[in-house]
Amino acid sequence: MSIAATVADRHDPELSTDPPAMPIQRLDRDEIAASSLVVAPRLLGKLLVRGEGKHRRVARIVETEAYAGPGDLASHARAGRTTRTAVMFGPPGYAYVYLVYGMHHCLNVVCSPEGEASAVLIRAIEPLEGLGQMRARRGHGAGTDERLGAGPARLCQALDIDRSLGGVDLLHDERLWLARATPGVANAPEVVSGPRIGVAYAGPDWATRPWRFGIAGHRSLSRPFPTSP
DNA sequence: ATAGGGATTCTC
DNA sequence: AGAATCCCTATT
Repeated sequence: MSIAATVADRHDPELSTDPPAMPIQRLDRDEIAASSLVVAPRLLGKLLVRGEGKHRRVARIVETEAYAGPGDLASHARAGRTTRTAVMFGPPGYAYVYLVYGMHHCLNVVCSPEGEASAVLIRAIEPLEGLGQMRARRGHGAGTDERLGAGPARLCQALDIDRSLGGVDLLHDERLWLARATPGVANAPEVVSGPRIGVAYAGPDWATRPWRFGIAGHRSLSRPFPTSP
């Protein structure tokens, strides 16, 4: 790297604290094609990547939730196939992005074979690369770096994800995609589970199922998991 | 056409 | 604890 580039980077607030780009590799579709209950824990430790090249942002997925199909009363698919949820009924590996409370976006990975409408909500990420951009997008009151993606809407804001990215192929698109670090890193993370968040409207049967998954004790979780007595 | 409500987050 | 805020879905 030239001295000029180093100086330029140091004075660019969106690049100043970034480590060198890490080697990563796209996930395969067959890793996503299983049921959401299998894919949700499987995605923990995998990478979510926004864009390519110099302004690429990379984060580790640390918390997910599984949503089943039309029978799951907590799922948006409970109303059957509609314009909004059509992508969930399609093939696995595509992004389902929706707007909640009129102001927040949330990202799902569609899984299961075509027709099953199951999906995994990405609930929290650990920022790894592109921290400056994430901070800039989150704005003031964003808190510490490890909290930049600690929540399903926070991570969408940090990564500039909105409905314009709904329907992208997360295994081939350049704007938003799933990956793993290479060479394969450490051991599989220790996974904890608990009830899904914010789905009381679905009734106790569906709301209490432990379909929320996280990396145990991780600092970027959206909130702690209930401790088992 | 209209009403009811939400897979959240921030601030008081 | 309460607001913000727009789109979806169901109902009239």
